[in-house]
Amino acid sequence: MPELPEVEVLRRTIEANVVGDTVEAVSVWERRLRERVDAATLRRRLAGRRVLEARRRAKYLLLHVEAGSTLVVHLGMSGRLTLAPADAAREPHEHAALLLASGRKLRFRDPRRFGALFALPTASLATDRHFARLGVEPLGPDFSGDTLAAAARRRASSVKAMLMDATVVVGVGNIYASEALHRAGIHPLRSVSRISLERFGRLADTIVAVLGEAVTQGGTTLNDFADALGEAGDFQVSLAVYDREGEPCLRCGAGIRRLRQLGRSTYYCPRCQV
DNA sequence: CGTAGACCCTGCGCGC
DNA sequence: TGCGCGCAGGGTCTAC
Repeated sequence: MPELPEVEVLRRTIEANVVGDTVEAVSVWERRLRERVDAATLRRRLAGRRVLEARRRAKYLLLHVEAGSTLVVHLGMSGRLTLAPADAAREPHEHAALLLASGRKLRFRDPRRFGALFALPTASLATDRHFARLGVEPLGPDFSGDTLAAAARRRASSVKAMLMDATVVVGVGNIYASEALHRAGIHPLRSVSRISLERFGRLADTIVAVLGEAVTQGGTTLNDFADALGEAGDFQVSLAVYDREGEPCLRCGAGIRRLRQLGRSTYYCPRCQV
């Protein structure tokens, strides 16, 4: 479900609605997520502590709490993190919840269980194995065409595969990779060794623009994405190619095509992407 | 080393 | 209507 924009939208609603509240208790009903949930560590690091800030790294949501601990949430493909009254009945696939002093709970639901939920010392975030090898934040100050060009020198893959490689640039998933390449007019199968520095510059600018617009529009809700208050996003109506196989390209009218890369669908316009 | 593919899991929409 | 198939926003591990 979530790529960078969706996690960022979630982060903002968590920041506005949860920061300042205190975690009273942690409930865990299903430990079998992408990694086994360690309920004892979650309780030890979170219970009784106030939430200080909500941050994001790549597609991970980070809730810093008092006394130097951080809750890490990853939504995988189908995860949701939403607020509800503390006494609300457990929903299907609600695997865990944080009980808050305000009388609400922050519930974690994830039907496919590709998500992750763990807590660790805030000071060890940078060296933790989940984060140590992550690449550049595309909406941060260090991202540019040079980032992509430098990575391209070390590899011989297609440009779409490189955009989705989190050791190069984080947060760009299957939807936004297709969208950015379409807007930049670059064919998804093009080898990164045959893209000029100028073209990488335009591609980087396009990635920043697409992700930024998606954040502004509340993210993309294809099926089930929602922010912490349950609000759906609006960017799906702005998608130019994703999930539009056979429909006309909004720029040139040619039929949008789909192909398979790395086991994922890629959507592109065969006429205006070269 | 870099890369492509398999795999984890549940639910949904489609064609028959 | 019911059933089987393919597909789904991610990340990690393995075999080359």
